[in-house]
Amino acid sequence: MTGKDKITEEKIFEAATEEFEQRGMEGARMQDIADRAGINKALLHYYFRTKEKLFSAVFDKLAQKMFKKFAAVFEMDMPFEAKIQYFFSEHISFLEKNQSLPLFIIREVHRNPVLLKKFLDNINIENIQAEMKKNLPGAYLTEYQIAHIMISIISLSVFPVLASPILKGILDKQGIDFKAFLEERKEFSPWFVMCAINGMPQTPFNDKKK
Amino acid sequence: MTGKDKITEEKIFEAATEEFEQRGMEGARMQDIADRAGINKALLHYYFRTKEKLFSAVFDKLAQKMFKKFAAVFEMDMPFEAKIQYFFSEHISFLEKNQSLPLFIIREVHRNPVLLKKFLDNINIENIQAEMKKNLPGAYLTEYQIAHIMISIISLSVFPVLASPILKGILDKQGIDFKAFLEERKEFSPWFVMCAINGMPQTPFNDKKK
DNA sequence: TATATATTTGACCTGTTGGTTAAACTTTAT
DNA sequence: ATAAAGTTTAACCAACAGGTCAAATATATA
Repeated sequence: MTGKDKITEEKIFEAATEEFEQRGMEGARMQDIADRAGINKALLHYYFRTKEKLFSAVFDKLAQKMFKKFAAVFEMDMPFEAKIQYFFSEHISFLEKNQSLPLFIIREVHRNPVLLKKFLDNINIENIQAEMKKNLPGAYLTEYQIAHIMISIISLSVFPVLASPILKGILDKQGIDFKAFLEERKEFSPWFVMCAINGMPQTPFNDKKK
Repeated sequence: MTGKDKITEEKIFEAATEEFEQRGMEGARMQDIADRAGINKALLHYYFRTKEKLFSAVFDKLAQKMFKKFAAVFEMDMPFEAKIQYFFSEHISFLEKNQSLPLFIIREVHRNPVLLKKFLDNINIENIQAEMKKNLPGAYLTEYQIAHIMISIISLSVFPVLASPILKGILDKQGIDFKAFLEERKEFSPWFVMCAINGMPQTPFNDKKK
């Protein structure tokens, strides 16, 4: 029966996603995935022949989930500042709900660089970059500078979640709640970025390499 | 003989450091560590009884290595802007030479949160924070804002290396060399931060939570 | 109902990995 | 020289993890 089939396969896929996302390919256990899905290990292998194949399916889905967020926001029709604000607000909310996703992606690509190619095609940088260039207020910017700004934006948004196991500990020492901190970050980050960019026409950063 | 003893132990420790740093606790293989050190697996267990113990020793050393860099720079006697410049220059150089160190720390703390406590004592935040507050030009800043600024600085410096497996791929598409990019980053980041901070007296970021 | 097909399971197999052990070999001290 | 201590090795062990298989169960179809 195809109906029951679908349900089982979905249960497995969900369970595998949780397990892999949290423990990574090397930490994940097929038995644990079976347990989470409430089934037997042999059945797991019946649906996804090998751990590698199951992982691959999960990785594809999660990689797409991660990078879909980036492009979507930047292709919207808004003034630049609003776009930046919207990006941080959306993206940090997204990361709040997927706290181990960034670490998962980076860890797995580090382990097996072949995975990189899988989604490098999916992400259209030229597009985002062009959009960015068009929208940026003020000065003329080199490709390098745009790259730096974009990576800075992503750094500011992703890093706190990536390093959350450590950050939580540090913030705790200062009596700051991590969740509240992330909430504030949605306002702080765009402001930080806009201030920096507005200071740009003075071009204190010289692009020597180009 | 204590001399030979030391040499073997050091060889093992070095080999283990490389292996663990690159592959993590779960990915590392005792046999591979023995191979790297040019010895036999039994000898490995003779010096460090278990994988856990060996890992623990390596983790301690690497965690210290990572966090020593932070404090050192910020305790120097310099004008604030110079300090920021010096920090990025020093820190990015350091990360260039230890590209898998940040991922190692984060990955392992994520896997086993108990490791966090190990070095959370070693890192004196109050001190750095006080130093920061004293040095910051212009406006009055809340604890929250200082925390945000500090974490932003760290994000800008660490993230590009943390995500380097992915960044390399993206930059490659644009014909940008990663090494050159990091070199530029030493100038870009402090400029970015200073621009942002100088825009602060306008306080467009309101600290609601406090 | 009976038969073919798809689904699920318990038991088993095999390779890998961390870890042990007893014996051999070095080095040091008497 | 030789006994004691430290060092190194080859061979082995047990646990675990991924993966298989034949039998059992459920489901659909004639």
